[in-house]
Amino acid sequence: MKRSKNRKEEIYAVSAKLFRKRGYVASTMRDIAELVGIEPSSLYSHIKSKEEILIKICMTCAQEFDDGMVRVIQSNKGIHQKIEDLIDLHLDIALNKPSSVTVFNDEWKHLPEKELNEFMVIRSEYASNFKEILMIGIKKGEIVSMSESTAFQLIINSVKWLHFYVKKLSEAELREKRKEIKQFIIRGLFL
Amino acid sequence: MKRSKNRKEEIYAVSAKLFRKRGYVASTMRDIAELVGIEPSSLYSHIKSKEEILIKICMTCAQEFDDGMVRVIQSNKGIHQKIEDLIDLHLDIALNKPSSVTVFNDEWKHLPEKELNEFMVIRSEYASNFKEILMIGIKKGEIVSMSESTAFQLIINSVKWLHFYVKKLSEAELREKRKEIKQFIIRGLFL
DNA sequence: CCTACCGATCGGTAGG
DNA sequence: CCTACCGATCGGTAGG
Repeated sequence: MKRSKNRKEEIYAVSAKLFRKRGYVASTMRDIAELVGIEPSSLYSHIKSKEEILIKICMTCAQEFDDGMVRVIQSNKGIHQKIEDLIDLHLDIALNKPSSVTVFNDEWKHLPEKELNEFMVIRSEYASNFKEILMIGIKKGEIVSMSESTAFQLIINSVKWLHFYVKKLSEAELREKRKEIKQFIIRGLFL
Repeated sequence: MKRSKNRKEEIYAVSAKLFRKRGYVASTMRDIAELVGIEPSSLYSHIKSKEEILIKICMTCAQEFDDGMVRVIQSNKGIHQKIEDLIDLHLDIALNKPSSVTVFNDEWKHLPEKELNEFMVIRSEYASNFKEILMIGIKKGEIVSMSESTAFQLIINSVKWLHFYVKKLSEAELREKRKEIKQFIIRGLFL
């Protein structure tokens, strides 16, 4: 049972890396099996289907973003600090699970219909919450006057690339880049 | 001959849209044929292979970026204006060919080995040219002190999402968002 | 541009 | 977790 659970986790981890590198569709169960070190059919003792792996990766990531958003909303901090916390949330998740985040960002469109619909609902609710915070900042005059939809896209895309450098850079270099990203967003957004 | 050339262009256009929507690997020759309105095997009267379509889309896009970069480098403008021109270059290409740009951004990893190597060389040369301009601005003190590699990523990722809104927004709304993106980058980057 | 077709590979199952 | 296997689908070809 414990052995089996470890195997399952191993399959998810190996798959996330493979999906990141080759994409979900081009990654085969045979590839995954080889990386895990078992026969392809043996994968099905631990998981139900290839789709289940993608679902698990995407939904786990979505949950982490959602949990972080709840924490930010429930905090009694000001708009500026809330935005900084959200930037840190994205950066933390991306640097802790670079492969999962890439799959979450780029492969979610291959989710089966039911889970795809759920995923898109979660995403759009997350975006609404984020934009709500931005809108307050804009109305208050703390943030540059612009569409909150644009501000949202600018923030999330400014943090959407650092995870590709996890393997290439040292801890110190990553910390430095984090700082530069945050300063760039704050400078561009706040008055 | 002219009919055939139009067909070829039609195949490329239809494929770019399909690749954008479903991804390259999940798009089949049968899907493309159906969208064009011919039998799958008939595609091969106009193109050599599925890979050829991807190569054409990616390399055409790469060429457009490269041409734009040459124009900017050869201009006698200051650093600030060169950066603005490069932002406009990215935005122009993205808004004129939203499907191709998405394929160029997300599907290039599926290029066959030879073209993949060529593509990565072109990309890294483009990045070097871009970072060279940024470095001069940083040294001169016109740009906030930061790694030029970070500055490069921040700029290209700030403009990497507008093309997803081409179908949803009006011309006027797109122009407004362009302005907001440019102001955000300039504010975040320049002193 | 079509009809007819093929070898390769895919995700997954049966049975142990 | 393995051996053996299968139906479906893929990119592509032959020949007209």
